[in-house]
Amino acid sequence: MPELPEVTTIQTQLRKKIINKKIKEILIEDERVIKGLSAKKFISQVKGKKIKGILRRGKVLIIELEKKLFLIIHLRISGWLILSKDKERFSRVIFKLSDGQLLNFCDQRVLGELKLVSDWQHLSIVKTMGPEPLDISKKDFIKLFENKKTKIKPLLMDQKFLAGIGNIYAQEALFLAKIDPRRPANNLKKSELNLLYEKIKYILKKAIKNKGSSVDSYRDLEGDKGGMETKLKVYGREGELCCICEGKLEKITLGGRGTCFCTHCQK
DNA sequence: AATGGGACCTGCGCGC
DNA sequence: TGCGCGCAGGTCCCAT
Repeated sequence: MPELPEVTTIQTQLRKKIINKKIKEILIEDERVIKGLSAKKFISQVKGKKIKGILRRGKVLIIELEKKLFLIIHLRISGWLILSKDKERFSRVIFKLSDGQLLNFCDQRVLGELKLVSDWQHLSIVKTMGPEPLDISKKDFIKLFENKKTKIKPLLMDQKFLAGIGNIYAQEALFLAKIDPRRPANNLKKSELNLLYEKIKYILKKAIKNKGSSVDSYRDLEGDKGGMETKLKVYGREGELCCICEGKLEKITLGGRGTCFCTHCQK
């Protein structure tokens, strides 16, 4: 699923390819992805605007247009963006750029969303969002866990707690830190929190370097698969052997989400 | 405060 | 081969 590393990959590629281009035309194949205003109004507001910048907060991608207008993109589960010459298989909205290229907003399951706002920092999803895991200091990170009785894995995925971590990297970070995903957060030792802090940073950076994980249908801006999914140690590997102890990896449900881990290594 | 479930949505993989 | 069912998951919303 698109989590922080996948959204960052798209952000970096968009910066190189679409800044200062103009959006000449918009084709809406499926109106359901446009939220908060009609397709007609969406088109009239975006048409002719120049792309000034590409921002990211958590899993939210923000495209800065001229005249204080921001195009907010949330990929949710199965959304992705592809820059190409032709329409893509799951294109829901297509932006025709001034250089002739098409920026396709694709989304197999139609749960992603596009919005227009004049001030992205006032979006409720942004206002309630926790700190960025790659920016927070170790001291502040450890503070976050005080009085949190929730199970550690659903907590890491809570966007109000920490921004940008989803089901893949929560599982991977906990495996690397050797922490059982069911542990109550406030019962982790300081040394375990230290290690978790390091492993979260490590796994997110590694995933960014590899252009994300292509589980499900995620593709980067060029339509290429990420390179990270083969490097995942536990996600989606239930029944396989743990790469460290060679025990069988187990799958449980936590907070309604599938969770794979090693009962022997993760304590 | 924390947890659980449903809704949104479609394609895929499985069992028969 | 083909059908139908259930699962996958990010976020929001409601109920307990």
